[in-house]
Amino acid sequence: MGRAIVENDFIILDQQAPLVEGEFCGGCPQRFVGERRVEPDGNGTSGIMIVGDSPWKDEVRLGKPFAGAAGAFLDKHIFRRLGVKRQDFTLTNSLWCRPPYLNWTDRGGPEVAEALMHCTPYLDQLISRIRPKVIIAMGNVAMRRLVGVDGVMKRQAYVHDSRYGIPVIPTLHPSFIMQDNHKYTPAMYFAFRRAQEIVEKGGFDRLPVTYSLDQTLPDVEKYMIEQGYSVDLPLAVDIETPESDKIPEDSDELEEKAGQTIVRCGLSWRPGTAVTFPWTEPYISWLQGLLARQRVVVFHNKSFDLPRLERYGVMVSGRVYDTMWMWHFLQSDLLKSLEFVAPFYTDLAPWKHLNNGQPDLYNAIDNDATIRLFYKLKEWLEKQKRWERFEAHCVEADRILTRMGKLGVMVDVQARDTMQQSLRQDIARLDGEIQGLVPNSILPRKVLKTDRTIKGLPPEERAKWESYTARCDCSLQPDGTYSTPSPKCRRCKGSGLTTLWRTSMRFNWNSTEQVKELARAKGLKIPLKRGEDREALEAKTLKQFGKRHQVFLNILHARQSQKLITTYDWPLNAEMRATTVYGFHPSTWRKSSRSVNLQNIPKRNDLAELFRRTLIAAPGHKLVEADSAAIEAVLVGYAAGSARLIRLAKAGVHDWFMSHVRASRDGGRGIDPNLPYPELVKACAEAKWYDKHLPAHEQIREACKRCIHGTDYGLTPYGMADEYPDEFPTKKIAAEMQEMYLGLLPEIREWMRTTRERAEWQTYLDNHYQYRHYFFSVFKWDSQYNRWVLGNDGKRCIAFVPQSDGSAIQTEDLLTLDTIEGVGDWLRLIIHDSFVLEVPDSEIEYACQTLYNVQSRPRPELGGLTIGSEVKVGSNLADQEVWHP
DNA sequence: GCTATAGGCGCC
DNA sequence: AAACGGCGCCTATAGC
Repeated sequence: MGRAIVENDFIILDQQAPLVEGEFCGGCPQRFVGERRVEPDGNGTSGIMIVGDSPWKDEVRLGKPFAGAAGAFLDKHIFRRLGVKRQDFTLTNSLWCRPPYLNWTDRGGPEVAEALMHCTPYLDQLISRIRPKVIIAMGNVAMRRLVGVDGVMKRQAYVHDSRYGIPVIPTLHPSFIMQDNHKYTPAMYFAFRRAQEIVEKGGFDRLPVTYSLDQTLPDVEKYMIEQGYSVDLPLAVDIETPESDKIPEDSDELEEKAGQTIVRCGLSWRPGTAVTFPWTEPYISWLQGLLARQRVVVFHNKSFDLPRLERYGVMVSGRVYDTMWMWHFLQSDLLKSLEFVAPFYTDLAPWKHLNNGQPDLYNAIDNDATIRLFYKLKEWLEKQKRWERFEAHCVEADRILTRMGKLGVMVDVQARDTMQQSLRQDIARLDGEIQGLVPNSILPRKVLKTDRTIKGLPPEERAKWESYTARCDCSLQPDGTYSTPSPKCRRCKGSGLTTLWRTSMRFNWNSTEQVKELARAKGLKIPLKRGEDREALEAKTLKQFGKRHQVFLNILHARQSQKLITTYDWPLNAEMRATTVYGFHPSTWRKSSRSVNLQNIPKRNDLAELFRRTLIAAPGHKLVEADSAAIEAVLVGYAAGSARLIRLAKAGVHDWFMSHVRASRDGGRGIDPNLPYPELVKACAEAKWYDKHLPAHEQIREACKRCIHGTDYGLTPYGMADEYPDEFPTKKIAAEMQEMYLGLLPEIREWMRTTRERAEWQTYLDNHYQYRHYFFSVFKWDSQYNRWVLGNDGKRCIAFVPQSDGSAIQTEDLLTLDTIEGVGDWLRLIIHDSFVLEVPDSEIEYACQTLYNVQSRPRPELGGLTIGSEVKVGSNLADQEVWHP
């Protein structure tokens, strides 16, 4: 039996593996616990050596590196796809042991590499004996051992020089990828392709570079002429801000939180070139002139750089490309930072660590990398015949979206103040009631270790504190027990007892922990979060608990009110408008809205109407909202190749389904799906009307709707009952309804099956507008039950096509609307399946008709499919009246 | 005091 | 066995 050396996930030796206790691993200077010697495998004829972590259970048992699951993964996703055999490589472990003084959180560095070297001299011996042409380091441990640096995610796929004179390419460890990180599979595949290429070419050379670092302006201009700069060439631009290095790894996150100050800027127009200069005169004025003339400008993440440049009066008038979106169009679910993307398309060595030491060089390489990405990504998109689509759906659409986002939506500030006032009063009242209903015993307590603070307080404040006697910390042992108190202790003077002060704080109903405590105190059982092993006290449970204890309803209402005040208290510009930045962040190429998010404006909640009334049109204007009717339901029908389902989705599939559910319960017959369309629409409308006028407890439309929406995206009966207990009191009831739905429309189940199979064997799916999404874990092998089960992508791949087609349709409409006289200027919001426009009163009819025409036109990409349009008009977002064509 | 994460919840 | 896809933003909390 092995034993844990250090108590964390890195060091614990596997308990089932046979270990040789107490032996030393080669020249290891430290005592360690055991080794599991596993001899290298493979004949190495490919010239590539694969170095892994230390041996794990299966590897020790079988005496082979990369045995077991990790090996199977390599076989399936790498060796088979490359058309090579495992035996062609040299496979080995980087360690035979886990050195006891090494911790998972240790940073790499020469000393760590040195220590590891001592532990595993056999690896050096093996490398000298085999002389591989390239080494692939799998995972952080192997990378640290071979190149002495840490952080494999930031260095994967880069070619590293090593002390062996052999290029080392780090990649992620298969066991990491297999732990719900399947999206990184292509990154590993790339590392192998890159290794093969180096072997084929007989070595690895980097493109020579010449950069102009902080030269005088005349020298910069001279350099640019020498290096072939032209106003007609795409020009990469990248700025640095003082906080640049604090932006998280996936750099598109939190971009708005970084400072607005620019400290440096750089340019590049050809691979291997770059100028970089400090953000001072004369460079700023010079850059203003340059970017005003440049025909094409390239950024990596323009929503970071462009607003900051504009703040300094540097305007870009040319066409703007964003390499981040180009990459995202190719690989929609991988990280978007320049650092992550660069190795796939350039020969650059890692450079991000230069940020502090050599900021000039750092910025120069940023620019060089960006221009290289531009050309390579363009080449790939053209090769896939997707460049035109990218130009339209990203570059063109982005122009419109940027304009829309900057205009935003007008807020009635006075109405908002009034609403917030009233909400605050509600919260105060609810809070008072809640505090009165919470037992003292569960109030959070604050403890003071000395009475100094208390003595200084005014009497009425002091009254809130109570003193109590506790054991003095001077005798507290690390294990939580108390030993003999020290006579020298200044606080207890050897008595072991001391006086502390405590006070009860107010109950914080925003704290999930405190509300859970309250529920427990009331003897309530908190349900587990679906699919997880933890208690969760969400709104639906608060509602449930509220039936017996008013306090939980009060908490729910107080939270809802507070959410409306905080989340939706948007900062406004001088025109009293809330603005946003649209992006393409979702992997489905839906559009996102950030800072502020204008795509989650309350709609169904009790307070929604109140809030929506504060979103108004400017004087003399109206807000026109146009929704694509049931768009995803229609698109599911189209994807499933079911004319019947398309017809039903348009006519009202919820009502049609409801009629069948009702028929099965009460006898009679459901609506015939083959009725002529007008009759079908009429029958559905009647069914809906009928349901609506039944007593509330007999209404079933909501349940039918939930069932359809959920089932279309893989919701199980368990999930239905869990999520909507009011509609589905038991799992059985949910299962019956789902069965009936799938029984009436078997093509849905068939579509899901074929979609999953195609996603699995292609490893990707395309929508009908050339959007692509990769999937590497549609199915996974359940070794415990010996069968295939749905993997991480099993449901995601079902959602992709309808969701992304929906977004593509919206983008098509956006592009069309923008070309129509006047209409483009009125665009304000996009919310996945709808537009909001701010239209002058005199143009309302024209705008409504235009929106209707555009949204309901046939879609050639979908075989002429049409989707319904519902247009509404009002002076605010709450009071909207339906417009009839 | 700051940052990262977890839990929760608004939308389609 | 696991249990609904895609987002962005807020508060509380914990760790530094």
